[in-house]
Amino acid sequence: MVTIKQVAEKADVSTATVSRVINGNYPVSEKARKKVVETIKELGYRPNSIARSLKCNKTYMVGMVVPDISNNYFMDIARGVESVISPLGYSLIFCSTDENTEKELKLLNALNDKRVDFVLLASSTQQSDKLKKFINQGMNIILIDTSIKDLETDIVVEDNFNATYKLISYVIDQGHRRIGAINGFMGVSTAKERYNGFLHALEDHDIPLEESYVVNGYYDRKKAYEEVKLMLQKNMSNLPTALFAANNDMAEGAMIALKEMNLKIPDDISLVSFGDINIPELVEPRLTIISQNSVLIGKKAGELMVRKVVEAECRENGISKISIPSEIIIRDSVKSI
Amino acid sequence: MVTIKQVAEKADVSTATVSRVINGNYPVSEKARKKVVETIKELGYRPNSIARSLKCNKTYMVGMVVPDISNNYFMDIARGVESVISPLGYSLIFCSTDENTEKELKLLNALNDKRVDFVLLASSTQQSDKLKKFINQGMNIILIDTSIKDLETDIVVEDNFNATYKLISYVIDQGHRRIGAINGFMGVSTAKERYNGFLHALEDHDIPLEESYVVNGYYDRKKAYEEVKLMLQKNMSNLPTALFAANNDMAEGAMIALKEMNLKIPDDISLVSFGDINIPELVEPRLTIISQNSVLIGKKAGELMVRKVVEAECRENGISKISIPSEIIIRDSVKSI
DNA sequence: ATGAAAGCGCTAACAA
DNA sequence: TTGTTAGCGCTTTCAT
Repeated sequence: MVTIKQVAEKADVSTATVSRVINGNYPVSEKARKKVVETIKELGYRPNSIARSLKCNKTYMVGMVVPDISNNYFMDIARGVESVISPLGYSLIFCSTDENTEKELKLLNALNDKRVDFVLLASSTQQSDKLKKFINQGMNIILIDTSIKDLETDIVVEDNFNATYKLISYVIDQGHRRIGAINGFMGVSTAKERYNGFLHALEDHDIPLEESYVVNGYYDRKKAYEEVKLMLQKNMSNLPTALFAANNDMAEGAMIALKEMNLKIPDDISLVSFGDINIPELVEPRLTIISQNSVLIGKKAGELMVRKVVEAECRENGISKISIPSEIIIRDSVKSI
Repeated sequence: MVTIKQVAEKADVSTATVSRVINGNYPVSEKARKKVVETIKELGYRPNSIARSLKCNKTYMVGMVVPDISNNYFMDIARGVESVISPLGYSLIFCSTDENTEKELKLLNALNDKRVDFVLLASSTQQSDKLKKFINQGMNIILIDTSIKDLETDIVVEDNFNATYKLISYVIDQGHRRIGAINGFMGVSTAKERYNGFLHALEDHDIPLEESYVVNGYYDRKKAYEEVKLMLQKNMSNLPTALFAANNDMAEGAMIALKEMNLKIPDDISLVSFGDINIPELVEPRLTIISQNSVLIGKKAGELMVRKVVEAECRENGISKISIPSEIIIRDSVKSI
């Protein structure tokens, strides 16, 4: 690999001058500039970003840590992030914790060692003390999707409570009174908030909660599939008329379970979901859902990052909390009774 | 951030000793070791991998460049890669070119600047000369999915030709004679090989090629959707009885088109695909496909990498070509006529 | 077994 | 406008 020194020698200038023409941050005579540019091209020189990072304390890398790399929701967020940071020269390191606290901590450590400029974290733990440690060490953590109790840091989230409240209210308005819920992993804020929205909607409409209709799918498709199947089998004599899935993956799991049990949506059971499934165009019936605008979440997180770097230069600072709106999309999976 | 120097001072040893206990590659007295370990814990010291990388010429980062980050096929490959390299301390930088040659080159440059140890490249160009330049600069490129003419480098691919040949032969065996193809971007090897398999299957069974049944979907779902729709409209009076989609995305596009035109699979038109669609469990009918084993491709690419680092230490070297087998999964989307 | 010191490739303060 | 040089945090050779 050719270094700045070799360029300097061949162009007959100092390394400082070469550095100056590369970065264009200090005046260089036109003559020297030309010569250097030529030599760089000739030698095929490319600056070593490792060396640069070491010197400047800036890596132009951002780590993104999510619980499930295969969920399109997080993929879309990643694309949103990429779309704003990539033009600015940042690269994204994309990591999955598989909902595993230990792995999450390990990844955070690795990213810390790599001195990434930012970490976008969709945490699946509530370990605020460990995360605080990272922040105190100077790590720039931006929370996405999930909030963490007692942790004061920048965050981009959705309004889980209100969106769910509205969705369940709609279901109730359609005449449903026996409504079940497929919860996400209740250790994280989104699952709790969504379930709270669910509960409050029932309560405000004077509908009793039937606990045997509530299962925990841990945000996992297979788990949701199994739990829903079990729950329905147990309640065969008095089935719920509607089900709420707390995310897209679990909605898919539920649909598979219903299909296997020959329960038709929405004729036998209605189903609504927080977040859309894959290829909604091809799956019958079209699901009534909360649309999450995941790309926007990513974009906002990206913009937050770039704002942070500007602010850092101005020695300002403050904590932002951005809430992304989500809307209900009414399709065909809820029966009016 | 605490540095090795601070640890050394506090532990009353030299930085060399601290480095030695961290890396465990040189003898250190038990007493010193203990003291250092303690101090590291006390100070919460973590080695700076940037500095380490600069010194050792090794970043423990691998770049993965694919044409479409949202296609599950590439995501699965990425997961395969991750599963083998992550335990070894490597991180994956995952980038999408959106099938854009210019962007591909830009990304390759960025990864080169970052001095990633390896690049896994699913190229959407055939620019062997440009890629050669990278390789000559010392970049470790491993091709995945797509081969590139005149480029001698390690590669992990599928047997596109034979798999397609078998799949189309099966369709023909079911009695079909008017068979259409939805091709991928013909600039890349996979698209060409798959189409060749398609053509040879027809030829060997004495079936004429009906050119008006062949469209180019450029491996893009929307494009495939549009082209299929157009093609069917044009051939309304003499529809093909079967269609072959060269990848999963385009199969989805075709299904949407067929659905909109009220053509039932397989009653009106049969459909087969190279690679499986999303949530096959929920889409009717279940598609007959070539199953790609994408996670395995990733794993093999990962293993190839680790073998390379071992070989590099032994100063051996050679080029590997790994071909991943794929199998036909017969489901319900081909009518027997 | 340990420490001093050079140096990885770069940037920037300082001097000229 | 330019060159010299220190130093970013680490590893490793060489000397002890």
